[in-house]
Amino acid sequence: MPEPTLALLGPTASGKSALAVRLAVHLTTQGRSAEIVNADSMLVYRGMDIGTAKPTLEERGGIPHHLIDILDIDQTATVADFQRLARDAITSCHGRGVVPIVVGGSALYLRAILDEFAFPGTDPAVRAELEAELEQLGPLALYERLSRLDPEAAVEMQPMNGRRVVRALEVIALTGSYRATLPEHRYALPGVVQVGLAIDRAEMDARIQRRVDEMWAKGLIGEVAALAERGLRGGVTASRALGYRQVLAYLDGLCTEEQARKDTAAGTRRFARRQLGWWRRDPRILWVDALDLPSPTDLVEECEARL
RNA sequence: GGCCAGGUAGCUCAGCUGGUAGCAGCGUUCGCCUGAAAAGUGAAAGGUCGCCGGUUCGAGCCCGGCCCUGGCCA
Repeated sequence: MPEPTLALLGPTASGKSALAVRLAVHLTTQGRSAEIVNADSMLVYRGMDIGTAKPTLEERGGIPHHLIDILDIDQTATVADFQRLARDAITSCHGRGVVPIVVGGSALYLRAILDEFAFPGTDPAVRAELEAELEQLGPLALYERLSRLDPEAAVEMQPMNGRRVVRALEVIALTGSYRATLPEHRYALPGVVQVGLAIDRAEMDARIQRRVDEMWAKGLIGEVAALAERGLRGGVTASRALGYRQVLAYLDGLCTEEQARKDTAAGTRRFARRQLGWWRRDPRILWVDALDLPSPTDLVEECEARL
């Protein structure tokens, strides 16, 4: 019997965090302790609380949560680092006889953690050089170079997607070639069960709107203003988080507060739809209705049946 | 009641001297995605051009009437 690893996913505001805690508490009362491993790219940042809907200590219900608040806003999280940290946390749980519940909405992160997913290295100098070129020459010029160096990889990519083209050129500089497609859906470790929270679109949109309104009510503007003082604008990743980017634009006088609010809601809706795209083609996910959740007992039973 | 502006894609609008409606923005749908991923990108579907009639070979664009919206004046 392999050590079980439970993963909980679903679009923003579908109720992942709360369900994760309920499951963990349920397992604990059964004498099988569980801990939560965050797989959300933005919860890692200290100080980003309101806009990320970070679960409060109270909401965490005494369950240990890993990989929350591990970076400052001016640091850059990367998938590769996250993969290592999350796998370490999972291994640690297994070693202590604890069930890890991986929960998060960052689809690439989840795949990197759970699936066979190897990242070629990186080289800050090469990267910086390429990014400077992207800035000066534009994506098409770099794409042209990519076409010469690795025609096969190039045809798989979109010429205007500067970010990907840069990374491809970086990897080619380091290893000589680049594979431009995602790997198969194959778990890297045994005993994984993914549970997805499915939610009606209209309800999802309504919840997103409610969540954005709540963020404003709780003082998102103030949180962003304070973080801006501490260098949020310099945080490559943090400054682009939904809500934060829009409020920064407002604070910089680029739009009205109302516009920032609308943009945040719209951006979040778009994000949620993109999340669904990732999971739609993963046939391994066990979907449950977010509006009619099974009891923890039933859910755990269903998951065990899949092991 | 009079004058003015306007009624074109789900929304906001563009439309050259009348000649098959716009690679428009947003939204929607679908796809891609390997060290920034709450990021980055590609594609598609949407229109009886307010209604009726007229002029014309041909009208979103011209003429007449009507309906609706906003503003100004009484």
